[in-house]
Amino acid sequence: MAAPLLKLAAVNDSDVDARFSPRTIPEQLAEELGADIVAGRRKAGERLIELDLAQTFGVSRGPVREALRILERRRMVDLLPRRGAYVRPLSLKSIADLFNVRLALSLLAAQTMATSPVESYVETLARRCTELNGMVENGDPIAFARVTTRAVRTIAHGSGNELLLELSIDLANQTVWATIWKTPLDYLTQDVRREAADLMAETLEAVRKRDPETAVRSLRVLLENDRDRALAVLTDLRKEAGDLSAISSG
Amino acid sequence: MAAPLLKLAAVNDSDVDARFSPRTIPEQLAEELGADIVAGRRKAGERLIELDLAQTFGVSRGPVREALRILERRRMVDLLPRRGAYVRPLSLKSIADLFNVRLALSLLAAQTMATSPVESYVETLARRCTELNGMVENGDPIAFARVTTRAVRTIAHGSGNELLLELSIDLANQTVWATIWKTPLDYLTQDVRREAADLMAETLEAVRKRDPETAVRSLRVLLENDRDRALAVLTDLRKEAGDLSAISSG
DNA sequence: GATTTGTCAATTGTTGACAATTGACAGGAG
DNA sequence: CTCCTGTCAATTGTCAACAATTGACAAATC
Repeated sequence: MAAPLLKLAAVNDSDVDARFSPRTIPEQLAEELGADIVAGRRKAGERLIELDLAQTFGVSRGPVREALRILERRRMVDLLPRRGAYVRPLSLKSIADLFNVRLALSLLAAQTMATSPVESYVETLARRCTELNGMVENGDPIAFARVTTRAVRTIAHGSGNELLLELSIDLANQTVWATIWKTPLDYLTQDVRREAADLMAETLEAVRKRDPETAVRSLRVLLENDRDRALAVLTDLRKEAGDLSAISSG
Repeated sequence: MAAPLLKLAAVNDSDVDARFSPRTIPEQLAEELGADIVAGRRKAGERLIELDLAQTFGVSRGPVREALRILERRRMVDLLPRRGAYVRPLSLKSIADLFNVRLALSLLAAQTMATSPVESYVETLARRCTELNGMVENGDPIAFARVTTRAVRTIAHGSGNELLLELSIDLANQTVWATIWKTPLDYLTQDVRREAADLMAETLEAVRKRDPETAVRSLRVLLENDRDRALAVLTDLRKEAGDLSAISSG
């Protein structure tokens, strides 16, 4: 785990956090440490000692401290005053909880957007739908999942609710940290993609017609299906390998 | 604004954050500064300079820094890297957004709780309902609002969704910071209290009968009414006084 | 006159040292 | 043997000094 000083972590994947690249040192540290955690190089429940981390990353304890706060905010570490930082154990249940909260927020977004749609976001969503349709036949699952995530984020944007958007992005990132990274997406078969693309199109149509009920209903089916399938995969994975990165039994 | 060092801010109101009393210095600072902000002693958009704050509170910049992160997390300040901290302007719209997000989360909680209720939380909720009923006739609005908040929090507990609970508490605190503090609750007339108590009882009944649909429907009416009434009051207030603490026009 | 460049004070970012607290362990009392 | 108590190393909390960046203002250039 000997880390080269200031790796500048070129995590430019716009699905992770496109608001700004992680240019401050604490954010880079949080990025690194977070990656270590999801990759399983830091085990669930493990204590993180500030001085060790500082030496490992070649900085002093100040930035490390701030990085730990960032990771606390992202729910990846528990921070107990005077008693240290610990890698937060991620149970299957807490991942399910995460999906459910995101679902509720996304539905609120859809409802709001369909109540008073803003043209530019509707257009963007339409583009995403087109992309999705194009990926039904020949797209790879990863790209499809990415675009789906983007479409949902577009809806969050379209709600015009800043808080909702902020929370959605945070929670989507947490989901990435928690699951998608290195999780097989084989369940996104062509049939499943077809269904998802259709449901997203349905949502779009409902938004255009200012029909919040339908928009919510369509998106709900889409997201509930995705949630259930993703959780099923994770459950299976956990059954196979007792230790799966940071995912504990709980 | 000459603050006595370490005022130990005995904010023991369990509605604010009962998880643990603010015993670390950064949290006390965040408490103080937050109070200053909602009271209008720090104006919206005002820049907060670390050294000034440190001297004002009689500590060094380290704890001030952490306090600012805490307030950033609570959405009370904007933190721009290398460019300082600013009191976040709270527009009426952002307060409305806050209400809507809380509403969505509370409904998810109700749905989940009604799907698989846990006896102890159902009992607690029943107690809250009894309290509310007792306050219809002679209770004061503030106490009534407090108990309502607690009932909703009980539902969040009852969902068994840790993330949901955490977010709910955070956002409820933000609502307190943003609005309730010093906001007249005259709109909680006896009629309104009667209706609210009834709706809460209806929600409780639905939970007992494992009827998520009804639970969600009842709670939705209750919370939407409350939201609309609170926002109306805030709108009026802003009309009267151009500057109302930290609430800007936006 | 408008735009660019250089300088400077103010402020944030970072560091290393010091203080305070914690949890564990050893020793002694019941 | 169990429980309590005092000591101690490990670790977190805090501080004050130093380094780096920013934004503003002035001077120079076109």
